[in-house]
Amino acid sequence: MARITGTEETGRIPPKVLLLYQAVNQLLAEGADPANLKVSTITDRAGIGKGTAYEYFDSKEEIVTHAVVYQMQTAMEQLEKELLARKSFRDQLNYLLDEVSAQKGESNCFLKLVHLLTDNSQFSRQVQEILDSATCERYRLIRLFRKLLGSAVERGEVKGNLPLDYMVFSMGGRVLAYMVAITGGDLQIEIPRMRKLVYEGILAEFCPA
Amino acid sequence: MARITGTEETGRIPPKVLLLYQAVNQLLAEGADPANLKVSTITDRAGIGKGTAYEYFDSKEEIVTHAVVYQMQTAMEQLEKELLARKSFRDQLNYLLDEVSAQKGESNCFLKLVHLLTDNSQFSRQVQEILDSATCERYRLIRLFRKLLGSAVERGEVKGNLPLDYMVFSMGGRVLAYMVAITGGDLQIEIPRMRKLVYEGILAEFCPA
Amino acid sequence: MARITGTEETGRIPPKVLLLYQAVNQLLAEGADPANLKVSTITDRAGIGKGTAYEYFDSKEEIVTHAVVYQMQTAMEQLEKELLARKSFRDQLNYLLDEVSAQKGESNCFLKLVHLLTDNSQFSRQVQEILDSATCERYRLIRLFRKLLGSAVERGEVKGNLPLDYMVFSMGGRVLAYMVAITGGDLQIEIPRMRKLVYEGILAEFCPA
Amino acid sequence: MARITGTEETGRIPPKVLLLYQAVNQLLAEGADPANLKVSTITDRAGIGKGTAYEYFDSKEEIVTHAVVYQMQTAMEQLEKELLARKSFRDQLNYLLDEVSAQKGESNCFLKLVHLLTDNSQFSRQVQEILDSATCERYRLIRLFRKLLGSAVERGEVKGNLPLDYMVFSMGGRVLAYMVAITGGDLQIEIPRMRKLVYEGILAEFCPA
DNA sequence: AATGAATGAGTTTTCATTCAT
DNA sequence: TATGAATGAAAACTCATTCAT
Repeated sequence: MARITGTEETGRIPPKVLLLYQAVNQLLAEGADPANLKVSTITDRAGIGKGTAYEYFDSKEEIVTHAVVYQMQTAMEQLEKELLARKSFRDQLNYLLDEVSAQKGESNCFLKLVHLLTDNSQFSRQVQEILDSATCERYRLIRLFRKLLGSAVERGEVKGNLPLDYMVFSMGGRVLAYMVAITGGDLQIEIPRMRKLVYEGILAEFCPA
Repeated sequence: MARITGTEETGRIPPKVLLLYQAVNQLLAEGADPANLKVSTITDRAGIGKGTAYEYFDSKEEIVTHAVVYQMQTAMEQLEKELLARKSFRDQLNYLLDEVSAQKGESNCFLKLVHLLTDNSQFSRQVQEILDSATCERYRLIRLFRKLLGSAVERGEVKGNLPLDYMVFSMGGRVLAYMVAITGGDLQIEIPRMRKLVYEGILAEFCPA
Repeated sequence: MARITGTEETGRIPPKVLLLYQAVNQLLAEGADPANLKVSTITDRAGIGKGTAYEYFDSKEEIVTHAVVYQMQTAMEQLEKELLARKSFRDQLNYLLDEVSAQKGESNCFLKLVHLLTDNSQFSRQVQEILDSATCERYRLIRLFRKLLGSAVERGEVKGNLPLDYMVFSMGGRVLAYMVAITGGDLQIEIPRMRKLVYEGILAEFCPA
Repeated sequence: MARITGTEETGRIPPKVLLLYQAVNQLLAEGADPANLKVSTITDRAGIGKGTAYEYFDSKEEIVTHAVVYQMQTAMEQLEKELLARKSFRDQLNYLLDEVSAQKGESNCFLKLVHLLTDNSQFSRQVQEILDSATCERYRLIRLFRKLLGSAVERGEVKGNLPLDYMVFSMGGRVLAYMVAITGGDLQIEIPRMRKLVYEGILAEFCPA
């Protein structure tokens, strides 16, 4: 039975594999360490036999990395869809900040991507390898931001005096900081105020009066 | 013999323990996964006997988490010393951006901290626990930024109209974005220009003319 | 459906079973270890479904042992037919030596039999058990040699002063040594010369002038 | 702790490894299939921990193949010593036939070697590989026979008209046939008579009056 | 009758930890 | 105090066998 490569379309994943992916991502969301997950824990959670996992994957590592990739692909697809559905840059930015507050950490593709891009551990490198060979590659989020900001410039919503790539990372960094602030932080101002300041800070930088 | 708690002063660490810490951090910098490190790998690299590690620590986990904490403490101390030695906010910001470019990822306490604060894996939670019981706790970097920005406001270098905590995270987020940009890349503008824009962006936000 | 017992006439074997036998013997000839053959490897090679094998056999062991028995039966039948078709002892001996050179090791029933008779491993014992319950039993080759040498004595081609059984094993041993010599080698004389010496050595012992 | 290569001198083998070798060879002598031996069976028999086996070997296969090699080396050393201690060819031949009757099959290096040289299974090929990289290589027995017969020719005990290699294999083949006869055989003459005929047959061929 | 995805019992293998030296 | 050989509990992985289709 066809071995899993990670390049499968999201809709074409065998049901048992989907169960495995969901099990892994549940367990990770519950705070498990990717490298300490046991195959039996995963298959028990997935409700399938241990051997079945090995019908689709060659090793435990493969199961976990592919599950993480799947999660990121799915989250990115969702995020992309939602953002592109919004027509103004302000709406898009609002949606982004709302999402970030809603997800708070786990199963947040934005966060996962930052982890990935700033981590040189074996695990992260393996995830990146799979991402690079799939539709949803490593830089998909960066390209999405580029696209959003590019369109905003075209529409005149955002001034074009700053380089696109600078804006991509400036916006990304501020959103990430907001996420860290409300997630892990020892924050001394209220979250709604923080949110407002982040929103306005980005607009002020990109759309000066 | 004295078990290691992680609250030892940096100067009072037994030599074999220091060797263990260095070995772990070397291996992590080389891309090893914290959860997959073997005790024998660590002690081999440290050049000491496997049994010796257990004279100071109760388990492998302890060795690795304490080594990571040590590394973060050391890096924080260094960073703190250097930043406080600089008298103007602009100098401090310049130093920070230089450091970030120099270290590019591994053994970068800034990066490690972001990981930590945005990761709910077991390993990260254990590191945080030790941090919380030691001098250099989890929020030391945040407090350092607060201190720097607070002083800058007092000196009149930075305008006081933005809340301190917003500035802390805005600056942190932008610096992090710069780090991600130059590390994990796909960047379409040159790094020096990016650096200049980040530097000016922060100043423009905090010290408007 | 009719379970396979190993006592079927060679012509009455179901086609899928024949495919299994051929697959096993191919794989063994290619150097596979009988105890390490996987059912899936066998059925893949045979081009049939894995479940199908269990329509005819109760276990993997059965498949392999019966396949080996089948191979030996077939080879023995062929050898017997050819040898009995030759009317003089010299012709028979020549045929034997030619066969031995032609087959060189694998799928050589002579060699397999020696293995079997000198091996007390579980696998060999199981093959012997089936052989003993079938037409072509364990000692068929020995009895064939006895028959050939007996007739040769009757015809006066071979002197009767040596006991039949001694001649059977002397001839068998020399032929086997020739096979080992040309197969596993390190031989310092040329094969045709070796062949000539073996041939003449046997004749000289059995038919002294 | 030094990994085992199979090239160790017989006297320099670590005690736990020796226990493993003895356990394997006992089990094989009792009729176990090399490929079906379990690590736990071996270590239980050896009276050591399962993990200990993996301190010296990388896999189960390695344990078994090295044990077989060790057994062959030891047996060959013993055989070589005994044969070379005998001064006349007749004494040597007598010793050889006595040994063969005494050992009857298992732990008989002569038999094992024939198996090896006539078997192209993976297992045998692996044993040969190790043999080839050690002192006691694959052809050691053949070279010993060459040496014995060469000296006998020099001493005038054996006529020099037959090529040495032919004599080596003729003698080997006859001894093997004797072994098969008394081991596996359906023999119709008494063993002592068979022995006498084999002995005289060899002498008659090599030392004609 | 034929199939092959699913299974889990049974193995192999790993490696943190101990403890005699 | 330092060591590293020995250990076995725990984990990964295999693959013969079943059974729904």
